[in-house]
Amino acid sequence: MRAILHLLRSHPSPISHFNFHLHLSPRFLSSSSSRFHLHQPTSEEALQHHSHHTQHLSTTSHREKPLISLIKSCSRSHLVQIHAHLLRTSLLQSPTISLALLTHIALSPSRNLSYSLRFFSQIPKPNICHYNTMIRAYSLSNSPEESFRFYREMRRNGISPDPLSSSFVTKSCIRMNSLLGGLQVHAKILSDGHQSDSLLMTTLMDLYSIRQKCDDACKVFDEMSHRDTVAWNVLISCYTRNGRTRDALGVFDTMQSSRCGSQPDDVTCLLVLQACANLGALEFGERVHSFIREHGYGNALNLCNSLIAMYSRCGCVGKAYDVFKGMPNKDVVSWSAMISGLASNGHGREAIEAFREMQRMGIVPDDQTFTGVLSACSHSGLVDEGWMFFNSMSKEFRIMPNVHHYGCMVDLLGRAGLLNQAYDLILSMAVKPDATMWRTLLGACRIHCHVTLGERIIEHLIELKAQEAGDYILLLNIYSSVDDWEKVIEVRKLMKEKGIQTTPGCSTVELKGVVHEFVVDDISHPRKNEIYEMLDEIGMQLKIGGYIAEVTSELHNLGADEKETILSYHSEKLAIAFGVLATPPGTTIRVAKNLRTCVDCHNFAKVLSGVYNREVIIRDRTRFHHFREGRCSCNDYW
DNA sequence: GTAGGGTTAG
Repeated sequence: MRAILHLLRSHPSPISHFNFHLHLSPRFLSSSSSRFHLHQPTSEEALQHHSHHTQHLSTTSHREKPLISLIKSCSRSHLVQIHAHLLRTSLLQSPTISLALLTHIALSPSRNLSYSLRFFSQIPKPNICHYNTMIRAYSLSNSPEESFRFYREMRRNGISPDPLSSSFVTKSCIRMNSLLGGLQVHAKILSDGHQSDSLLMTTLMDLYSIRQKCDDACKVFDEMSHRDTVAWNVLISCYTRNGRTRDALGVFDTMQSSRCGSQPDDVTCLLVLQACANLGALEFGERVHSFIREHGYGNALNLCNSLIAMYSRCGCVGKAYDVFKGMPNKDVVSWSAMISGLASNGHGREAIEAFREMQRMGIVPDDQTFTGVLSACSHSGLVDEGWMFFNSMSKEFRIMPNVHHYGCMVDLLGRAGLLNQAYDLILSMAVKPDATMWRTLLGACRIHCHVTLGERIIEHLIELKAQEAGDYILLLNIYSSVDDWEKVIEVRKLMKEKGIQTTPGCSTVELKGVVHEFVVDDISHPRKNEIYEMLDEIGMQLKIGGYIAEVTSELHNLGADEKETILSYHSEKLAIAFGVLATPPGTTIRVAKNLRTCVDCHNFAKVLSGVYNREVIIRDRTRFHHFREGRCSCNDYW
């Protein structure tokens, strides 16, 4: 590679020439870049070349190429040397060379923005590549808003942005969480006529998706002239993120149909598995699993990890374990997924055992592993173990507890009835407790009918301006459980005044890969008549089996009979009745509920599991309720 | 002509 040395010598600086060569020593060049083996020139040699070559500093591409290669491969400190050198020659006139240097300074792993800015200002006539490099560099930085400066400036200087310029500023908008900025960029994209660039439109979709403008994202998708797999994947991610989980599954089918030109890939599977996990759609998840095997993705670590999570969240911890067992290599994500899966399915002891096994295998736990371990303690009521892990995570593993860890502890202490300990723990936190934390404790107050603490927590939530319908519902539950109907009416009035909308409870049950959805008193299902008949029949059978309606679950101060009627059409019960109706005897009924399942539905499912000899699994917002042979497998309601 | 873009595990 003598040619490189020759090249460097051929563009010397009259002043810094010697210094330059001194720093680009052969040792550096052979160690930092094995491609170059230079010999160190003597000062005589250098001077000789200097005088010989200074007169022709032409920037023909065959002479630039090796220098560009050198720029790309050298370290930061040597870039500074090269920069100084270029400043003293006319080489900065060459857009190719200035771009190579700018790219290296602005986008390499050790990028330096203030240096990039300084260098950019020295480029005689920046072109679109220079501008795009700056826009991109800022879009990746901590001040993404700065990229707009260059986006505007290039226009002012008569350079029209290309689709990539817009793509980078769209990324900036995503990082800035700015929908308004995104709308402005979108308008520019249209006026620049770049709407046919599908990659750019995909970025824009993602922006709308993240800002919860699902319809706008879909509109962009619909208007795209060409949709590749990534575009479809972004659509799935958009649906999942914005609560249209069933539509996300629909996309997986559409992609496999002949009318769609794009086939699902590994990322599609990853996204669809998330959707299945959210919906508890086991059969669909199994279909995705088959697809993964058929397409040779079966050993992909990320897909296996997602499968573990999906099976766990569908209440099939056994299948999750099968995937886990079959993995040749397991990382911290695999172990954490398995630990959380065991924990949420009521196998607290096994989860803790898995945690110990993981450490024996030399896998270092991270913060999410501890979330799983602490939730194992919480779901199994292991208070002492919980404290032990909570204390050891910071002492032994140097992991500072985050809101999730505190949340698990509050849940653990709260469920165990140690409400004051839980309250004190929240107050002891270094960071201000968020609404979720208070909500967890409020849930515990509901379990233990603790009125005064419940009221205090509502005050905290009001202070955070974060009260949601669910919080008032919990408070109502607390009042109704102690028969304080005046307070119940008061809270209802308050909710009305504040215009608080309650989220409708919704239960889903999957049948042959199709997800059926029910709300309270639902009459939208095509088989509604059969379902209500079945529910009446079940009601009679369960009464014989010892089921008594738990009337405190209903909040209104009605007569007991009326309460019972309202209770009997809760969405969970409709979903379970449909399950009994539509599946062969003995089939497990799996229900996913978006809110908390009430005590009455819990008892209903428990008795049903015995009378009808059905395994019933209800997954609600906080946990699994697992029933078999008339018993609940984990600690009953709490 | 020059550099360069989108989705993504617990």
